[in-house]
Amino acid sequence: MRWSQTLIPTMKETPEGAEIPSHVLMLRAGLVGQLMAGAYTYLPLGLRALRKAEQIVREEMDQAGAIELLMPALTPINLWQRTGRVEAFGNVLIQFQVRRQNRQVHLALGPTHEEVVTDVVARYVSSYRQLPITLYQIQTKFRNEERPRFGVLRTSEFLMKDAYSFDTSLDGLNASYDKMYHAYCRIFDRCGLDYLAVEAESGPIGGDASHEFMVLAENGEDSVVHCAGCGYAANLERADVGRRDKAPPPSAVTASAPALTKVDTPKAGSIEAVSKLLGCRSSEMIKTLIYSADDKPVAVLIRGDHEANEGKIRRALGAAKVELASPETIEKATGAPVGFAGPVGLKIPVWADWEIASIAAAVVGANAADAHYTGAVRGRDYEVGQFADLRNAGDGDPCPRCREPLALRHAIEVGHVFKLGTKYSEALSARFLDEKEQLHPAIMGCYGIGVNRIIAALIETRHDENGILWPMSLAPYEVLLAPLNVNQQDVMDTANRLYDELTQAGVEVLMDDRDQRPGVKFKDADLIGIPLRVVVGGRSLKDGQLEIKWRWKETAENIPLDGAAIALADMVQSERNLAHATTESPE
RNA sequence: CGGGGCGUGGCGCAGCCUGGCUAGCGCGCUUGACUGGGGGUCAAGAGGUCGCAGGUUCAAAUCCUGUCGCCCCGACCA
Repeated sequence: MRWSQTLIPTMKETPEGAEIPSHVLMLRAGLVGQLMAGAYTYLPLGLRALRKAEQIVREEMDQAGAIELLMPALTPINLWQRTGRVEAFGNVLIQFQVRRQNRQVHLALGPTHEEVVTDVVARYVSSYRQLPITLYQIQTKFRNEERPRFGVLRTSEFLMKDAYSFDTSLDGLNASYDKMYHAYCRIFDRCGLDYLAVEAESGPIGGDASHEFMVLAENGEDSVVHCAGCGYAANLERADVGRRDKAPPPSAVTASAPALTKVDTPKAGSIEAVSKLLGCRSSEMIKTLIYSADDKPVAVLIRGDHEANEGKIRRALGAAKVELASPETIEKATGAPVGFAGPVGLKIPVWADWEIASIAAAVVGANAADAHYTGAVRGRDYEVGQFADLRNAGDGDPCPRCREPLALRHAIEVGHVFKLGTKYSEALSARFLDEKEQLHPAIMGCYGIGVNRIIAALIETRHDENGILWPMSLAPYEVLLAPLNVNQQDVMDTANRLYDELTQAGVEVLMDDRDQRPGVKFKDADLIGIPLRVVVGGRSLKDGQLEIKWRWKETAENIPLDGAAIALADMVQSERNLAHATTESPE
């Protein structure tokens, strides 16, 4: 492609509103343009990168035995009603009504396709002989994000690869899951992403096992903990920080324990306010959170500097639904307004995080407005019904496997695999007949990749002050051919010849044939980040030389003009192979 | 949904507090000349409902009210 004939609107300045590197660079390099919050046009250069990512995903899915189909984005609302997900998605589901002749038709744009694919299987699969099967598609998904942000990382419309496996047994599901897991490793390897497969919450979608594929990046929305010692990695919400010995800790009463003292803490209802007022550390305080677990109030004690984890609390209590209690419930349970709850004298069940056990004397709410206790000692002033791991992991917490300190990192979620079970196959009657003529719901797994996020995460992690550093596998073009002076006949003859020869050799070439000063071309070349830059300039041309430079190298080198096309094609080819080589030994 | 910020030629910004003549600057764009290896020089140009609506005023980009849009933080997020 010749630059002058396509549309690559590079920008010298950072557009207002773009902050994170991927967003800034995608706009400046002319990869995308914004239409509105959360919706972007993929301009020619950006589209090429996106298509490459898509193709890698497709190849590895096919390689793993998954079968591609394409389902409609437009779906009937009743499909979502049957699985209860109209409520589960709430405002995220984009739904609307259209008139068709004399009736209203209620539709929704698919935010994901468990329902639709299960319906497909329900219609066409009826025998164990047709299973297992994994179906996938690469398609635009629609979610009404409350707050789209970070450029292309969180948008209300995005390209997703979603795959769904259908098995006849749990062993089968596990095998399908493993195949997808390893395909994901190959995909992200080929894309040149540094990723971590972390243990994750499976979320409201249900199921019992789940991994997220995370790319560590400062601007990532997600938090993961990572152990440098043993490689353990987990979603912050999932990471286990419980004690290994589950015996109840001994009482904290000692002879030297201070007396329980009630102090006035007017208007100080938060940990921060109280610690400031009383001059104590937040780790010496206990947060008493009143939860409503299946509509029954429960007190949960968490160390002041820790964060409660609702998923863990729900599991520990064995409750179906857990949410922070309403102010009325809290007042009824504690006799005090929100912010002054404490375990002393509480009549409702009291659960505590393990870390509470090692606080000798704590500052706690007094269950009275504007008052706290200091010197609250467990076993003397209050009792804990049961201990459990109820909090989020934090920076420096011991690794659950090797006890080395965990590091808290931000990350971008690029993929998610999870085991679904039979939730959808039961709701939508995707059943098969086994060899004994018994009817069973298919056992499902589902596997998603945010294709746009592959691009954004790559740029987020591979750029320098001048622009993007594409790996060969995702680069919109493999070679940037830059004749420095388009008005010089010998330069243009050489460039045109090289362009034809390289293109013929199957190399993807972008030729910067604009009548621009060399400086402009070099700056734009760095900005759009094509891996191999080939400069045709009067200076080296005189010596029968071409200047070539890899985007990620400091310096350029010269190669002889004779046979240059073949040499360049070879270089490109070996760089392509390099990207493939890593796929041979997935993590 | 809570908190904060910003809307002025295609892009980035100044002007607004303290209302006043023809709304400026840089980049980009057009034409011409020179130039030609890291965002060039000179000259001449085109391009603006100052987000929108209402109000105050002799007079509004500037003050007031409302509204729309965009960005950031938080909550939410299969």
